[in-house]
Amino acid sequence: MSLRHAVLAALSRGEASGYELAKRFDVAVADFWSATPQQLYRDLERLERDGLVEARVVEQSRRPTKRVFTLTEAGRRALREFVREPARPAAIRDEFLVKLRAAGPGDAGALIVASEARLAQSRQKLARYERLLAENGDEPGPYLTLMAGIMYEQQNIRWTELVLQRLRDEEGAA
Amino acid sequence: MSLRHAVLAALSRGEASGYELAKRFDVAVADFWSATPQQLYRDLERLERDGLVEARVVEQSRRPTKRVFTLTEAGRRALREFVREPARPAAIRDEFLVKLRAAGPGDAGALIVASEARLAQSRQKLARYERLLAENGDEPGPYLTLMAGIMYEQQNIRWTELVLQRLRDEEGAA
DNA sequence: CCCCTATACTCAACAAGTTGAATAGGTAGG
DNA sequence: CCTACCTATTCAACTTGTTGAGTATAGGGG
Repeated sequence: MSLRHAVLAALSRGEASGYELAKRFDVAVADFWSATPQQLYRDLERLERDGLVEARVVEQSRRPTKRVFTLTEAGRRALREFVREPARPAAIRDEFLVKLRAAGPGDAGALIVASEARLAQSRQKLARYERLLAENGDEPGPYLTLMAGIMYEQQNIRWTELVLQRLRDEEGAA
Repeated sequence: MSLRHAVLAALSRGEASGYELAKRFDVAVADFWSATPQQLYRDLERLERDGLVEARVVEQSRRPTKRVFTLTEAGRRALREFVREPARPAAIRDEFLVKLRAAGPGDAGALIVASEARLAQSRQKLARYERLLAENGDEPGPYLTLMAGIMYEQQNIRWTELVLQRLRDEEGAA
C-alpha cells in the first residue's frame, strides 16, 4: 500500500508538519507501519504534487519555520476509497525468528541475550500502549489499534518467555 | 537483514532449488518473512556470486531441469555469524490497522467484510500451523517458530473478534 | 564564544521488494 | 490435438524503504 496511505490516515486526524509526522510514526503508528523522516518528507512531496495534501508555511518565533500539511478534498476522497478497498494481508519481518530457525547447538547463549532484550522491549511497548489507552481509549479508532498493540505485545511476551525457558534448558543440558 | 539470510537459514536444513524455496517461503516461513520467486532467484544468484551457496544442475526425467543449491562453508560461516548478531526489531506492516485508524462513520460495513475475511484467513493459518506442529514439533527450531505462528494467530483471532463486535455495535447504532 | 541539543528539512545513493511478462518442458483431461 | 495446469526459471521496469551526510535556526550551559 505504501506509506502514502498511512500518511493520509495520520493527517485525517489533523494537520501536521513532516517533523511532527516523523515523531508520530515513531511513537504511535510505528508498531504497525514504520517510516524514517526522509521517507515521510519524500512522500509528502509526492502527495502534494498529486494534490492530495496542501502545505502551508508557518513562521515560528522561537523555532525554524515549518511546513504544515492538511488533507485536500481529493486527499480525503482517496483515503475514503482506500479504506473501502480490501486490505492486503499483514506482512511480518522478524529477524529473530529467522535466527531461531537457523540456530545451531552453540548459539543458545547469544539467543538468550537477544530474547531478554526482546522481552524488555515488549514490556516497554506494552506499558506505553496501556498508558495511551488510558489517555484516549474512548475514541473507537485508537481504541482498537491500541488493543491490537496491547494484545500483540502480551502474546509476544508469553512466547518470548517460552523461548527463554527452552533455551535455558538447552544450555543447562549442554 | 534482507532475504539473503533467510535463504541461508532455509538452505541450512538441506538443499533446495529456487522453485522449492519459493514454495517453502510461501507455506512455512511466509509468516515471518515473505518473498516472491523472482526475489529468491535473484538473491540466490547473488549468494552464488558471493560464494555462500553452490548450484548443481539436476536433470529430471519427467520434469524440467532444475538447479539445486547447497550452502558452502563460507555460507555456513556467514549464517553462524548472522545468528549471533543482535536482531533488529520486528517490523509489521498491517494495512488493515491503517484502514481501521482512518475509518469514518460510513465505513463499518466494508470493515466488517474485511474483518470476516481476516478471521477466516487466521483460522486457516492456525490450523495449518497446528498440523505442522503435530508433524514435526519435536525439533526445537521448528517448534518455537511454529509456536510463534500459533500464538500470533490465536491472539489475532481474539482481536479480530473484538473488532467485529465493535463494528457491529456501531453499525447497529447507526 | 563555543559546544551541545532540539527543531525542521533536504539530497543523494543504494538496497530491498513488487509487478508484469515471457520462455520452456511435461502431464492430464476432454 | 488442444487446453489447461504444474514445474522451473529469467528479464525488465518500477516502487518502497534504508543509510549517511549535510544545511539552517534557535536555545541553554560552561
